[in-house]
Amino acid sequence: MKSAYHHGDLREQLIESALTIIQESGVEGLSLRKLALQVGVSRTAPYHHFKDKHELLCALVALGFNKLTEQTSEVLAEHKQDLAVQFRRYFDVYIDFAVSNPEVYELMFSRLIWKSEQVSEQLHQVAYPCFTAYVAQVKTWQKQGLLTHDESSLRLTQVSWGMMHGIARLLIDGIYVEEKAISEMCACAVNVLLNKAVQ
Amino acid sequence: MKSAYHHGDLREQLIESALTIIQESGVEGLSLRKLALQVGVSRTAPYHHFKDKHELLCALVALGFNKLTEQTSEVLAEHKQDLAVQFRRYFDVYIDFAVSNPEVYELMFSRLIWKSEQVSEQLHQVAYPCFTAYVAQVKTWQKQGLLTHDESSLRLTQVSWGMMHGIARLLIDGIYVEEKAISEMCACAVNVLLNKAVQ
DNA sequence: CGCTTAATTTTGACACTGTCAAGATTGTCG
DNA sequence: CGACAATCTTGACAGTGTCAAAATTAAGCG
Repeated sequence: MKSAYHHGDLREQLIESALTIIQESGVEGLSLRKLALQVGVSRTAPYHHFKDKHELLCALVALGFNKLTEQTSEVLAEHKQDLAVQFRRYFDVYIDFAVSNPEVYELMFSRLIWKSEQVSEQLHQVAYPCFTAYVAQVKTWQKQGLLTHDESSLRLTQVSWGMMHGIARLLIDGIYVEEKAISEMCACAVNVLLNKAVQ
Repeated sequence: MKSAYHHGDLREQLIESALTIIQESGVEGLSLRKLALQVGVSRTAPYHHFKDKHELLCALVALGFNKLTEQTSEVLAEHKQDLAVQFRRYFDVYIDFAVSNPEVYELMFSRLIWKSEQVSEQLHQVAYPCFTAYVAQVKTWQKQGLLTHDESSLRLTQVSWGMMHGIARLLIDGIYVEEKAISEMCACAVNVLLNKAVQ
C-alpha cells in the first residue's frame, strides 16, 4: 500500500470518482467531503487541485464538451452518405449523448456554470468548437440545399440547436417520459427542420 | 404590531418572500432559514406549512404554471387574427415568460421537481393543462393547414414545444447571450415550424 | 366565562456542507 | 544533506435542512 501523500493522480481520481457519484446520485448528491472520503483522502485535500467546488464541476463540464464534440464530429466526418441521413444521425447522436449522460449534460448547460462571473477561458475553449463546428455544418447544409436559405445561418443554427437542446432537456428532466418515443421525436424534428421546398 | 403567533397568512408570505429571493439570488440562494428570518419568524416555522423545502419549491412551481397557462391561453383565445401571427404570438409570449421569470421557469422544468418520487398530484394538475391546451391547439392548426399533417399531433407538439423550451433555456442559462436576437430567433423558429407546402 | 384541544410557533439539537488557516509530511533540486 | 515547494491533514467556523420537545395562542364547547 502506497503512502497517502503525493499519490500523483489525485486530480484525475477525483474527477473520475466525481463522475460516478453524479451518475448515481445526481449533481446535488455530490459533496466534496464524501468525494474525498471515497478517494481515500482527507476532506480538504481536493482544494489543492481545485480552487472551488465550482472549479471541479467546470472540469467535469470540460470533459463532457470534449466527449460531445468528439461524438458529433465523427458524424460530420462521414461524407459518403445521404445528407438527410447525416443530419438525422447528428440529431440522434446528440440526443443519445444527453440521455446517456444526463447529469453531465445538465451541468454543461447549467446556469451555475455559464452565469457565474468566472466562466473560465478554458471552458469557452472547449465549448465553442462544439458550437462553431455545427454552425459551419449548417452553412454547408444550406449550400447543399438540405436546409433553407431563407434564414441566416446563425439563426438557423441557434434554432435547430435549441430544438435538440430542448428535447434533450425535456427527456432528461423527466417531463418527456416515453423513452420509446425518442426515435419518433427525432424523426419528426428532422422532418420539420429540412427544407421542404426541394421535396 | 400584531403578535408573531398565528399571523394567518404566513404561508402566502413565505411564498411571496421566496419568490423575491430567488429572483434576486437564484434558487441556490434560497435557504429556509434566511427566508424565515426575512419574514420575521423562527427557523422552523415554515415546516408547519410545508413538509419540506421541496414542497415549498413545488408551490412556487405551481404558481408558475398557472401564470404561464394564463398568459398562453390568452393568446389562444384570440381568434380574429391571422393564424401565423397567432402562432408567432404564442412563441413570443412563451419565450418572454421564460426570460422574465428565469428562476421560476428553471424550477418548473427542473429534474429536482419531476424526477423526485413525490411529484405531487397537485403539480400534475397545474402542469398538464398547460401542455394539453397546446396539443389541442396544434391539432387545430394542423386542420387549418398552418402546421403540416405529415406528422402526428403529439410528435409535432413535443417537437415544437421542445424548440421553445430549448431556446428559452439557452437564453436564461446564459448560453445565448444576445438579448437583441431573441425576436429574430423566434421569427426563424416560427418560419421553420410552419407548413411550407402551402406557401 | 373557563377548560380543553388543536393549531401554530419557538428553542435546542444533530448531522451535514463548503471552505479557510495552520501545521505535518513528502518529493525535488541544489 | 538541507532548503524549498508541493501536497496532504487536523482543527475550526459559519451555514444548511430537519427533527423532537416545549411554549404560546386561537377556537370550540360547557
